[in-house]
Amino acid sequence: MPQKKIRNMEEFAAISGISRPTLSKYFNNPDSVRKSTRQRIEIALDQHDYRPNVYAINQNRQTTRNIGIIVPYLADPFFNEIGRAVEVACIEAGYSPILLSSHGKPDHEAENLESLRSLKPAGVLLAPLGRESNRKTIDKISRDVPLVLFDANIAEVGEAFIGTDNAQSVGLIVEYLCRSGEPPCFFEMKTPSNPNANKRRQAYLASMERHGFTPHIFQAEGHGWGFEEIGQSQGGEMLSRGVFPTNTVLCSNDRLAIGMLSAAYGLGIRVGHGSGCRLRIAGQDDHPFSRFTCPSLTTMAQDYAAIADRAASTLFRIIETNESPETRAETLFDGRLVMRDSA
Amino acid sequence: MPQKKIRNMEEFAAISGISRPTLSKYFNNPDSVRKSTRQRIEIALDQHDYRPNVYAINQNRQTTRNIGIIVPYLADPFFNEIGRAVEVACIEAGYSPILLSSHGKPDHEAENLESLRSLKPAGVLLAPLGRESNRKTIDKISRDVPLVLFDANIAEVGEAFIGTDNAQSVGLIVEYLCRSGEPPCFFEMKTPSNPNANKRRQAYLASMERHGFTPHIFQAEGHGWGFEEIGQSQGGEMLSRGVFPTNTVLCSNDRLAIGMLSAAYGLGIRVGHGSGCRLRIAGQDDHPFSRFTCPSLTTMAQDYAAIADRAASTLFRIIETNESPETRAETLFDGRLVMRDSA
DNA sequence: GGATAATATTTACGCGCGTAAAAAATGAAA
DNA sequence: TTTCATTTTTTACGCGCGTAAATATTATCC
Repeated sequence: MPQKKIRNMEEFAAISGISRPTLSKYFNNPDSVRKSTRQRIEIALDQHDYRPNVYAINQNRQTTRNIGIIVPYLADPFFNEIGRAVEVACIEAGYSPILLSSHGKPDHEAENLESLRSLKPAGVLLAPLGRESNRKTIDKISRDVPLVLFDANIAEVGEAFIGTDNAQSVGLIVEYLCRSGEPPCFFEMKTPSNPNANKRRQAYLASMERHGFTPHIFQAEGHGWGFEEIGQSQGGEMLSRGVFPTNTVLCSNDRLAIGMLSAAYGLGIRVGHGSGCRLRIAGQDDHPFSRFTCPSLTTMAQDYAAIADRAASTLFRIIETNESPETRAETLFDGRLVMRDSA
Repeated sequence: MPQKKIRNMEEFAAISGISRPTLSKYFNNPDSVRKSTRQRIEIALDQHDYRPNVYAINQNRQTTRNIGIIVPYLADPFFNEIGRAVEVACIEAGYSPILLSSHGKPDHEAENLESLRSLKPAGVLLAPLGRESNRKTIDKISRDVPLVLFDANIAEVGEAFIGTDNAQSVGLIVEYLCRSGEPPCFFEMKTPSNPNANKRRQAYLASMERHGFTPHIFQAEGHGWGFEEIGQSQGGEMLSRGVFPTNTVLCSNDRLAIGMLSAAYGLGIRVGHGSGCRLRIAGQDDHPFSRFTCPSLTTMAQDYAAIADRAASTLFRIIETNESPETRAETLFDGRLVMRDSA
């Protein structure tokens, strides 16, 4: 148990009998001191529970070991999971992640980037809001520190991009839906802020053409991040008006699908791939709640573990070699078909 | 546009023609300098976009303006919302919130508290994991800085507690269920980590006794934070075995209810309060997804805006007056009945 | 045991800013 | 204009640690 409060490294040096510069080396990298010294330090350490002052440490270092992570909307379980995965990757590599949410608003994204700048991070991992992102602010931080984008791409911004191959992902589920029943209609937001939405629409069109079917796109009004609400109200209205020419609807993302499933239930429309079902609904992303919808949702799972790991390791390489790749690499991972009950 | 990079306050003083101590005062509190000076500074400020070095600032201040916020599980939309509300309250009061998640693990909670300690926060707002929380670590930070608990109470820990009145909340929904149909059974985890769960069970028992009904408690095995999964598997098994003596089940929280609704759907059991429905299911917390379950979930809404505001303002008062209240106050807000389709 | 390499200690400076004290400048009121 | 209070400037020190250079101490190997 601690006898008395240790105020700084000087005092800890006196008590432990190790010189301050050696202690400083140890705290920077425990392996940089001899094993016997390390053990002496660690014994003293858990006798007196001293911790170096973070602020004093970072004041002198030109570059900290902080990594800024920004996701568009942390309340969305999908971004929560991917943000968390990135966080873990940073910790495992010995960095200090700082996970921030833009709460769906460009202003917040800009604010987050600004406050990150003053924390002098070694690098930033950004899942941008997309279309509405403030390019200037992003460029500004990009000049200061290495920046890697994930989830949503913005042309020529940052040193690299890591995400899901929307063409493959949408292509695969369209193929599955066509083979297992009627070809799908496509349900999406009219003005999506996320650039993935546009890629998905294009992938749907291309895929339907490839299979020789006529595409049908239906767009919901509204903006913001209340996708379930929008899927429920507008998707429900479309269902009750009977606008879909086939019995299958592919939603641009799971949250829209969750809303539409809820609406279908309310209308007494039986959803599923079995006989006696009038409607099939599928999604994209494998949202954590898609397992528990009624019926459970057939969807494409993003490999967010791979995305998170690759994004983090790409950033670490840039930081540690201190050189950006000559060409901006765009890495796309395949989605995986998750067949559940809804389609 | 910035002509040249300003490295420190000294250089900014030279360029702006204001002395460094005056600038220092300004950055601490813009109102502490004369209006004309303030304007001169602000003009220079947006010409040169200089920002003081956070690390150098906090090194000298004995107490920062950081507020640590720790919630048990940020991926749970309920905690995400309440955490966010607390965050906003801090920003509005001029503090810098740092929102951390314990990811459901006591180790993480302890780690978060430790790393907060080294950030020398002005105060900490903690929604503890509960039973499994590491008392020692919590006590340790409590000696350093003011600590206010919210959501889940731990006896005699921290300067105050703010949460929901489980007795009122459960009492009200039990009364509603009794008046509108058969009296409810109670479905919960066998070994809940959250102390609210115990309060809710007791409230259920007391309430059933008050109405002269026999209570029936059913407990699910399992631990961790996968409540939907547990509700689906074990709740589903109970449904198929027909163990519930009445047609109404009150779940200890919405996430269990969401799982059970999913199981009921799978079993072809029609849930709802209307005729033709064999089962009623109700929850607690008004989880953001409860609006979109099939059928939508009848539940008790916590007033998390009030909880967040009160928790934050309580902490601010302690920080600003620099004195803890003589008695540890426990503030409980009422829950609100949300009647939807499931019960 | 001696030579050599690896590691630790001593000494000293600087980072960017908070802050105190004394002197100077400014503003408002008489 | 004088007077006095308020604000700003000047000067100077210290915070806790990174880090460099010179020196002293170890460990390793023949």
